[in-house]
Amino acid sequence: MPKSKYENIYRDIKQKIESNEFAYQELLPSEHSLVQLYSCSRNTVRRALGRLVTDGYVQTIQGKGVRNIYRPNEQTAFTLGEIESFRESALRNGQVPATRVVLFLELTTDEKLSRRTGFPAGSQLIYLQRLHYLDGVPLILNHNYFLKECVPGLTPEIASDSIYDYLENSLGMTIVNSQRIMTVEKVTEIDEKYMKINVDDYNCMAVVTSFTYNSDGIMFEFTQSRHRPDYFRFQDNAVRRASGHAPYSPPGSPGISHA
Amino acid sequence: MPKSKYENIYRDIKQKIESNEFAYQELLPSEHSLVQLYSCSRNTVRRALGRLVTDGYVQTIQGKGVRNIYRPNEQTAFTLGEIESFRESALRNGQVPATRVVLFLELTTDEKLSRRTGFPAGSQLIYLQRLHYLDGVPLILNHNYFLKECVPGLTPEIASDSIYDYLENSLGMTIVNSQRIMTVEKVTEIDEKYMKINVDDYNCMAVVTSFTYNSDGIMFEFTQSRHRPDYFRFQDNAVRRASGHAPYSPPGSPGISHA
DNA sequence: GCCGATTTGTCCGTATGTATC
DNA sequence: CGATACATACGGACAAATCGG
Repeated sequence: MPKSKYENIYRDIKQKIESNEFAYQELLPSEHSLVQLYSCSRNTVRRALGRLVTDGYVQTIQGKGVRNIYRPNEQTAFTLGEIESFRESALRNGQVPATRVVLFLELTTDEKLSRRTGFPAGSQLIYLQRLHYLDGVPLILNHNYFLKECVPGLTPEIASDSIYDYLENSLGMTIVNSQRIMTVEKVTEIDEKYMKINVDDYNCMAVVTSFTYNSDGIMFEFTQSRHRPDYFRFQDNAVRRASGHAPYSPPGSPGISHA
Repeated sequence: MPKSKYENIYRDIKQKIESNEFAYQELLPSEHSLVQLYSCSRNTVRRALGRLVTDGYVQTIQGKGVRNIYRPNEQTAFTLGEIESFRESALRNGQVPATRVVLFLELTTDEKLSRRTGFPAGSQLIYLQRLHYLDGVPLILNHNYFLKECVPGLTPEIASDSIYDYLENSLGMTIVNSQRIMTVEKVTEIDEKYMKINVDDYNCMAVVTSFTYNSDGIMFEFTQSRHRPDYFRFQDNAVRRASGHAPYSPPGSPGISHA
């Protein structure tokens, strides 16, 4: 599968940056040069560069050029750049991911659950609790609510493997986007039980709440992921839009930090 | 200042969506119609729509159209859509933001600080501690480290107002991007002292660590923002890229949640 | 199932504006 | 000032997905 042209260029430049083909702070070849290198139009090069900007790999400065600001992991305590999943992180570090389904049941949305999840009251759901391990240590407890009509044939066996692979590859669903909210909440008894949290140590969890949509525009999933705080990390790159009350949040976000 | 054409279109459509000119789940006018409506090229319309996609306002589905998936605040417990800063949130709710500078000093980067911040050892810094209030309640304690040569003339008075306004409007600096990492950490004595945290209630803080760059490619700021956990919220919209090992992290991120 | 109309996705070439040096 | 580089905008072409007849 040859992918699209701009995506190939994006990957190629990204790979070159990661393999230190350009020094930190160095300017990349100009767009004009890249057009010749890849035998494509300037638009196509610019799409690729745009992705690298949002990934935090490069900066573009009008009149100057495109600067490499990628730091490899060894040089900082943190993994900068694009969002990295625990799974990717696990594989990179040679760790072993695993999933255990601790609850699997059907239920009907009542008023209270409807307000919390956004599903209409009365809709049929599949409710799962799943525990995710890394190297045998339980790190994340997921509360997944799926719209039943969207996930026919879902079983605990599938859920212990990969639900998304099943939805995309077996059911042919197209997942489009996911709205996520990160908060910090008190440890619950369920957290304590499954993740063996010592409340004297940490009495909070990092919680990611997400609403996920498919290509029919249906919000088919509501999930609350409860992460052990000592292993939780979320990365982001914010690009400053050329002034104006843009959706930019100053560092230390949310933005009051510099207000 | 008339802004760019695509940005005006972006704002206009966004405003129409927010004012319920399109029903939830409804398809927007086709790109062709928008071209005629705004008297512009299709590229320009598509740039505006692209921003709305990353904001989580709409989905685009090839062969079908562009669907409105924006939910106004009243209908969900959460504020969905683009990242909203505490300041914006404060103003929207009629709250009063304020900042107090509790520490302002110069220091030289030693080896330990260099490893933590990424500043070269020996560089001169301005170190600030600033407390941010909302309606008189201290919510965020910021530890700001600025490269001294990049912020000449910075005073505690300026820092209690807005450092970014000073850098951009008085010093003419152009801020380009900021790499951020969110974690959860134990409450420190300083947190307890300034934010009056009751450790029996919460013994953790939400921490946002950020590295901010200007248009010279210089990382001029390192900041650690420590947020009261009960007020912390961070929002995000993740777009699924058409298969391939994309920088997409399934909901409940980091991505192991569905692995 | 096929076909054609509609709609979004990708790509191209060109022109002009603006910032840097 | 001129040369270079990125930013914006236009118009056109074809591919790919969706939907209705």
